[in-house]
Amino acid sequence: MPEGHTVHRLANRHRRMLVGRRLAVDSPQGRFAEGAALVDGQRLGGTEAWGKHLLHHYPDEGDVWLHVHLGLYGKFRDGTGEPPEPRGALRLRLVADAEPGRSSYADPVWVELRGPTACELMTSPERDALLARLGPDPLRADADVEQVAARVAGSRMPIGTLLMDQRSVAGVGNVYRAEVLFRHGVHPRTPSRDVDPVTWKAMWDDLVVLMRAGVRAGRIVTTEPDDRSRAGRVTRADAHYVYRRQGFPCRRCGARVLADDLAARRVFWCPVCQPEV
DNA sequence: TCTGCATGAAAAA
DNA sequence: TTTTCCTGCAGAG
Repeated sequence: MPEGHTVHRLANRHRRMLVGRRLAVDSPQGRFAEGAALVDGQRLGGTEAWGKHLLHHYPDEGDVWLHVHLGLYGKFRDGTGEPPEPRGALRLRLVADAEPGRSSYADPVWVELRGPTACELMTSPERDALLARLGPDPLRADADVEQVAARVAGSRMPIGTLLMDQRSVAGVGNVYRAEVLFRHGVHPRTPSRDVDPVTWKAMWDDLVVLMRAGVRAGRIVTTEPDDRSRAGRVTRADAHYVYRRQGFPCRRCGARVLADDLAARRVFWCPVCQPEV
């Protein structure tokens, strides 16, 4: 599920697997052939995530960044040992040779990318410009909390739209949006500036907690144990309060969960727990 | 096995 | 506002 937590998890994973190693880079599908040839054979210097954007840094020859945005369909796959034969539309493949001295991932490692919205090379100024367009990311320690709060306080945009607007908050997608609004009793159509600043602060802090948990678990779980139908492992059906639960009873009050389109995206809420103001 | 929908966002119209 | 990227899953049958 590519919301911000997925991308941060990938940045961490790629860091452990690949950083410091010289990579064979190619594009079996051909759509990234030119870019792949440019960084092929270079050492990967670092990885970074901001919101839903993933960056790989190749600092040695020309200071180049690989920028990946998964979009709706994009998917990474990786493994150790000999890389599998390319199958289907494989946009990007990274392969590092075995390194016997290494403490982790000493075997050959490979990473595959298919179906991304963006897979391109950037210069450092282009990378800076990209990040400058994005709002603070709850998953980044350097997130400017005041900047988002000011934006919320000054905007007439529905809070449900602002939460998904990557210029305002980076990394929140449709699931975290619906769930954080539910958890704080806020209707998605509430004008942002009408959201109590104290409530907004609590929502932001909650996003930090929920998304960090998402990075650790590799999935989005937003329900509290008391609100789940069964104890023990969290099933798919128990993981959310309102996201994709339209027509089902609210876990807190039993009212039917509603769904509607908001700025061309499906949004879900409980009409009782999240009254329209 | 088939069908429709989905975590996103940019470009086209 | 619609189309595109073109994958994976759940639900229907």
